[in-house]
Amino acid sequence: MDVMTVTDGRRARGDVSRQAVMAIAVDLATVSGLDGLSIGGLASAVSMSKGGIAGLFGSKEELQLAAVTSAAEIFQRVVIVPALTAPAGLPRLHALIEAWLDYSENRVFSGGCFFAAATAEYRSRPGAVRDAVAANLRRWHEFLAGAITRAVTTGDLAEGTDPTQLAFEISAMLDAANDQSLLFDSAKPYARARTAVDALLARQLTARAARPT
Amino acid sequence: MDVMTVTDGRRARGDVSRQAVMAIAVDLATVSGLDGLSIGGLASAVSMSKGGIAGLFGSKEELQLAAVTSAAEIFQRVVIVPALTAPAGLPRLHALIEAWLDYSENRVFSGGCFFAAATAEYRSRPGAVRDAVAANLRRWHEFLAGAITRAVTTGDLAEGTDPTQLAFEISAMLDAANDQSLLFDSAKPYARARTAVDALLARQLTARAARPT
DNA sequence: CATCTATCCGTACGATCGTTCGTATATAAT
DNA sequence: ATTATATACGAACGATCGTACGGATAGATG
Repeated sequence: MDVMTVTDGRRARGDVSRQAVMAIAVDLATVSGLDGLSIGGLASAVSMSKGGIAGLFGSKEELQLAAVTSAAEIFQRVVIVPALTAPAGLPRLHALIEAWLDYSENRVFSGGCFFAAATAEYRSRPGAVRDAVAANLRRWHEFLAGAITRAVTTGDLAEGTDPTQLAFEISAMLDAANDQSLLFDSAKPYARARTAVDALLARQLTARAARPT
Repeated sequence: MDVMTVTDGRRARGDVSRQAVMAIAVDLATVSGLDGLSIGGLASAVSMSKGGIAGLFGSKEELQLAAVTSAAEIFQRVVIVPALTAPAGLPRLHALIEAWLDYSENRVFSGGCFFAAATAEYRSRPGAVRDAVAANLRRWHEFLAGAITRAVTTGDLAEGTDPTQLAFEISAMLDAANDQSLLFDSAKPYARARTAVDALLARQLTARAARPT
């Protein structure tokens, strides 16, 4: 079933190509921007013809949207999935934050977090790309807030905790670390973000949760 | 003295033109980016010829650098100077934060904070523009940390306060508010940032400073 | 007066942009 | 075997990019 693409050699070949192109395109986009990402430049970067790439994606906007989707998949694989191995509650919240910081610091993308770059580029411009970026960002914020809510129900964080507010504050620290580490070419912002997040969480800790690690 | 431009009608005319162009260019750059800012587009936006603008600034990079300088002047006038009317210490720190949030929320630039946009665009690309943006950002962070240090010496904030760390945390909240309010077209992030900053400062408040508003 | 300089305009250049088209090739479907 | 579909290529298109040049005008300088 799936999409019935079980055995179509043509589409299979195309999917391999699209994936290969995307691996380069997504990384390039974090440096030169999704708009600065040109079909011609991308073509020479992957040793293909301009027309080949144009036909593979249809239009530049579809290429950009494909890049957003591809980045979301990578984010899911590198940040979300690994963090889910930690037990629900504070440990998982911690794992999520640490996975994000590693994702940024290890330069999974040359230009740091893909969505931080894409957000800054499209937040003031209407269009399908902006909508796609915003939807992914919102999903991330909601996931983070969900992890916080879970940490409250497990009794790790205090009852009065506002998940949305705390999620805002944590992601603010993560984004700031990403921003400044790139701009100043320094690892210190990550240390500052970790310090800040620890303080934020310490403020909401239950007596029970304050004991272990 | 100054630059000896006291009475040169030619340069005076040029300065007026440059200033008029910059008023549009800086705002445009916060939306389309400093790189997306084209000489041709800027020319038609200010009803001038392409060659006129090119000659007025020399090259595109010099135009971008002029935009950074112009934005820094506006930032100084809109954020720094007004905040300096407040008495040194916690009141001035509060005024500084509030001035920044107003500067962002009132859309002094259509695309929000100029330096937030420019930072995201150039943080991964070497060059003179990146250096200029980084220098201004660093100056802002140091100024903010200086205001915090002052609030410690006045006895408003606790002795143990780390000015650099607190400045990192505060500016993270400001940037996050700017980012999200633009992306989600909402004023809520500003409220969240104010709540977050209040909590950050409350953590460092002296008993003496906790009394007055 | 003449000479130099600083705006501005109009035009043109080469490069690159996104897109379209014709063609070749391989696979699927009938 | 015939027809249809999906990659890929190469070439060409109109548009726009940054830059350069010549000329016109206004002001500064000798």
